[in-house]
Amino acid sequence: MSTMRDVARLAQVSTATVSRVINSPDSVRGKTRKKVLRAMKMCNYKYNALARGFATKKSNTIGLIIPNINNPVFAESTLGVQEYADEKQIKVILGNTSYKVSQEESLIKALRESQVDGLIITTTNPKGEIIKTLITEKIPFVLLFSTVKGGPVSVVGVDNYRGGYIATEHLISLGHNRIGMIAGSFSVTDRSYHRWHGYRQCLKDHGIPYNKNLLVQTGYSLSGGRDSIKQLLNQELSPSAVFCSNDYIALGAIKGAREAGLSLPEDLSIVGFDDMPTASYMVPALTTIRQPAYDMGKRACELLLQKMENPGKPEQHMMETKLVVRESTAAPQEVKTDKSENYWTSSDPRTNYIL
Amino acid sequence: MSTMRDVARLAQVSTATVSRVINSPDSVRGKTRKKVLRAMKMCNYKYNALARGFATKKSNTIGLIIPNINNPVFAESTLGVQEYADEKQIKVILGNTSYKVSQEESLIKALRESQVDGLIITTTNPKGEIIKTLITEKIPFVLLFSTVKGGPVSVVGVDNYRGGYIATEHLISLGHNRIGMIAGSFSVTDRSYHRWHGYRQCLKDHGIPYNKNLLVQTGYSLSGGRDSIKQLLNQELSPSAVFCSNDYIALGAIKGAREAGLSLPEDLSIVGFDDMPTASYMVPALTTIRQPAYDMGKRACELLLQKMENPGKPEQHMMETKLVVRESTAAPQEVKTDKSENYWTSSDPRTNYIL
DNA sequence: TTGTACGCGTTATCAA
DNA sequence: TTGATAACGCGTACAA
Repeated sequence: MSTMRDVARLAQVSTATVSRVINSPDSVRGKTRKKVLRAMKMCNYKYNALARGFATKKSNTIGLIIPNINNPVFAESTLGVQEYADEKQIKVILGNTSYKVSQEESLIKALRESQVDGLIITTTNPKGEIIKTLITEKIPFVLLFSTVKGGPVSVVGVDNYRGGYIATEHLISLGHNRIGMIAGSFSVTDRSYHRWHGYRQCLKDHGIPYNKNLLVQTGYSLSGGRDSIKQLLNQELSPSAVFCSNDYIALGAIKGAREAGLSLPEDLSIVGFDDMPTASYMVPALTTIRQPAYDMGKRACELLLQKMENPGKPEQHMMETKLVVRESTAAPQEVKTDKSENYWTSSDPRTNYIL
Repeated sequence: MSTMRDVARLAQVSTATVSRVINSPDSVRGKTRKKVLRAMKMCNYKYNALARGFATKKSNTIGLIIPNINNPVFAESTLGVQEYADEKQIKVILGNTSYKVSQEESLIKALRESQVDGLIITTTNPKGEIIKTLITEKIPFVLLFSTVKGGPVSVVGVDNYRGGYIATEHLISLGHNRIGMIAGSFSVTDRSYHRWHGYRQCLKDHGIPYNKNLLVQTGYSLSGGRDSIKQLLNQELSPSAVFCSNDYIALGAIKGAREAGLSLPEDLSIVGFDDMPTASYMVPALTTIRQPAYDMGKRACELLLQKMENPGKPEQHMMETKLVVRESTAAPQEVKTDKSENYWTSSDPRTNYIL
């Protein structure tokens, strides 16, 4: 592999000149530039970005940490990061934590050793030591899908509380009053915790008593949603509507409900969160709270790059969420056909459904 | 940021010794090791993997190139690569080509400049110049989801031809004889081309004449599938079953068929290819040809790492595909109710369906 | 077991 | 506009 020195020798110039034709071609006379260019061809010269990084102390690489690439929202945000980084000639190293804090820690460590210029983290643990360390050591980073609103960190996120609120409100406006929630485990990330808070407050604001049996926490997976809905349906008084803390879980929940013999949305309304790319392709098409994952990824990357060259104050970018009503939600059957009997205490066989 | 020199000075040893406690702790006496370790803590020493890479000419980084991270198969294979790499302390830089050859080229160039130790490429263009260059320049790489079986390249793939064949055979065994195909554009990747070949041969082997109007090529996207199915259904003689060249397209096709008023699988059977993680969660659950994407990614990474330290001969790993029958395929209605009239020339209004 | 000294490929500083 | 040369942080002979 030939180096600048080889090129320099061949072109009878100094390595400095070779470096110049690469980095600031205009600063070198046309004639010498051509000579150098020709020499580069001749010895099949390949630029070594690693050596450059070593010399400049900039790797032109950022680290991107996500919990689970299989969840389409994260795939989407990753694409947003990627494409922006690409535009700016920045490479991105991807790390998948599987929602494990220890994995997140060791990834960050490895990434830092690799001298990434910055980090975009969809963290599982915003209050953890690692994040604090990043701050005190002045590593440029931004938290993506973050729940923190203030403080000394740069952030791209949405108002999860509000999202949970409007999801629930939608269900209530449809006439539901027995509304369950399937939430990704609160101990794993607090995104779902905030959404749950919105859900709970909304119930309260509408005079619907909160029933803790209607909440089930689960893993951030398809099967998590599927198992959880069955658990919910298995109760004596099962919900007529369920808010799932993300679309991925909702997809599982819909499957589970179907397996339980329900037809959606007649028997059960489901609302998700995220609006992942396939949400409108689901059956029924998923009513959900949209967060612009691609743009959020893009924005996070933009913010990071800007921070990298000019630290400045932390910025919080809160993006808009909005309710997207599709086919997975409808008025509860009982509201329409309601006579004197209360659905929830009725002898409707479905309420006693056994798997 | 403190360096080895700082640590060495503090511990009153040489930098070589510091290097040793990091890379081969056993080769240094326990006492000095402790001294060094303590010094490292004291000055908050951070190892610089980039400098190491520069010195050793190994970056411990590989490049992973995929066409579209939003397609769940590629997310899944990416996870396989990731987790294996992680285990071996290798970082992976991700690149997304959006099925554009030019993008693939420039990514490979950038990755090489970054001195990645190897490349895993789900290529859009296996016969392109780039691949040849990689070979002649002895860059370790492996083609993932490859269609090439022999030759001088290492490969992890499946028999796409056979996959297409058994998908079609399944449909035929169900009683279908008017079988369409929605294929990702042949000019974009030849994976779908090979699958189409299997489809075509299977028809032939079963005495079903090939009808070119029953093939539509489209983009590798949800909307591609959705639009294409409508195009197919719009024809005078529309198919009773459709083989989609991947699940992602199939998801779109199912949506489109539904919008066209069909109910699946009664009115239309769909079979996909991939068995992406959500395939069994679709409605109807997708009948498909399974390829073990996670294992393929893992295998590709394993193969690459092995190649990196011992070039040797190229290896081709062909993984097993298998038909997974779920709910999206069924016998055609007409076969059961068939009287004297031929369905395909019948006046069934559906055949004249207009969007 | 430990230290010395050089090299890796590039950038950056200073001088010409 | 160009050249000479000293970094950059680490590995690694080779010597001690």
